[in-house]
Amino acid sequence: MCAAASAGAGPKTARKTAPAPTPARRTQAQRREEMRVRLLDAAVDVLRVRGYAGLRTAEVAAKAGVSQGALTHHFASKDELILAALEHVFRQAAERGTRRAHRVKTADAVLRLLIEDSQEFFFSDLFLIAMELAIFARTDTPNGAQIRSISRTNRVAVEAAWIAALIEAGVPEDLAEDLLWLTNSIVRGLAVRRLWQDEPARFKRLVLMWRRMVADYLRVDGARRG
Amino acid sequence: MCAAASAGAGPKTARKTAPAPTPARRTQAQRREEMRVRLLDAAVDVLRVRGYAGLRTAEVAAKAGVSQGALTHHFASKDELILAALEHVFRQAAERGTRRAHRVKTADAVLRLLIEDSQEFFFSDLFLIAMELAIFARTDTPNGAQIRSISRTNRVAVEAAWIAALIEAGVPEDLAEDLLWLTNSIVRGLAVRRLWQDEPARFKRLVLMWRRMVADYLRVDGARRG
DNA sequence: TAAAACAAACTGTCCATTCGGTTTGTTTTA
DNA sequence: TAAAACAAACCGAATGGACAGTTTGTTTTA
Repeated sequence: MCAAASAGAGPKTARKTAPAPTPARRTQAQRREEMRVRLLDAAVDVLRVRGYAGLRTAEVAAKAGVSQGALTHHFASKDELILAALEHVFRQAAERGTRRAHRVKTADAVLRLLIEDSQEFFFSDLFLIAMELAIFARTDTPNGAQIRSISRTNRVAVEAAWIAALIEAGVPEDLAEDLLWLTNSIVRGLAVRRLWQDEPARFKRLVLMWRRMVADYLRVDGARRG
Repeated sequence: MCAAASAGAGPKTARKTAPAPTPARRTQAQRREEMRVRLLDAAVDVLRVRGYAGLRTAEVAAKAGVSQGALTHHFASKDELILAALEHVFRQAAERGTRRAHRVKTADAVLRLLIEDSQEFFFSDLFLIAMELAIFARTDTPNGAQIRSISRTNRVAVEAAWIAALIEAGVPEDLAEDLLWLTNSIVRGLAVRRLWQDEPARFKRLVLMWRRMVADYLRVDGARRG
């Protein structure tokens, strides 16, 4: 899954005839990697339910089913853990997002699917976590830049994929990027509003209205361009 | 300035002949109120630069130029202080917002001014503070409801004023609310994006694009309705 | 002179990090 | 190939710093 850590790992020890007596035996590299993933998943989970402010390293360790010592062995500080956890989930999300953008084939579907993808991301817990961290990062000069960079880089990759999809679907190049930004902004704006007022029915209606507006706009714009 | 606290305040003590020997002499109610405002302003200031996570009651007291004892005398707990500070700034902002909405006279100006007001709010530090608190409130069950309620109530009042202004400007009633929500969502969404990427030029262009889209939409809609 | 406003030292709690020790896996050597 | 030596993973109790809230004492005002 994560390439970096398994670099100088398995020097092919397949000279034993018996296929490993105890199935629980793992190499150090395996142990290390599995533990890291367990801890990162646990950290993300705690971020989800407690938020960044409420994250306790002890709870992360407990949720992962290990001691606090194990946690600090792998992540020297709380900051390090959180940065790694952020990278962990954002990479997964970005991969899913770009894959989805590339899969779009018909011009008709692209706008609908873009909006769907946008909704899935901005209405997810991941976006809430990213926002909480970004807002915190605003005042935290040492780690702030890294925190922002992780979410930005991964998200920008997804956006690039969608812009390409829009262009391929026939949207004029100079419009594609702006339309993507506006669409994302609307959905992001609605998702944020949810913090104070959650009205799914209204949100659905507004998103539909936006789709109609874009369709109209593209038609008119197309006519203007001939 | 702040109505609530000055309730049973000044019972007209103007029976002395001499016009007060020391000009620094204030009644207890005055002292109390002035101190409260000083502390609240200081708290808001600290929220601005340090964020909620970084707010230390000691720093608030220092910034207000008083001791920690004075602070706790007026606000028994940190939570109480922050709730009061939030109420304090949001009330001011809401009053300014509604005043502005009521001042609009021409149909042409309403959309432009609405967008301007929206930008001023969502691009302000106040919105950042509100967001940080709202996100925190998500996981803080005791105070969460109050925190959300303060910002929601005040903001909804401003929105109501703008909806009225839109209707008065000739926008169909069933459209006014949706347009307000979409407009606010776009601006809110752009403002949030700023946490990762601040591109004023692009933001300006997109807002303009949105204005054109709305104008088109209203024209088409008007034509449909006859 | 009583009560409220203000000051400043103090205390208890919470929590990230440290540290001595144990277990598990890997390499070397006889 | 077995056992010795080493290294990394893992454990959990202890530590120490930061900070909200309290307590006790002083000044101002009615």
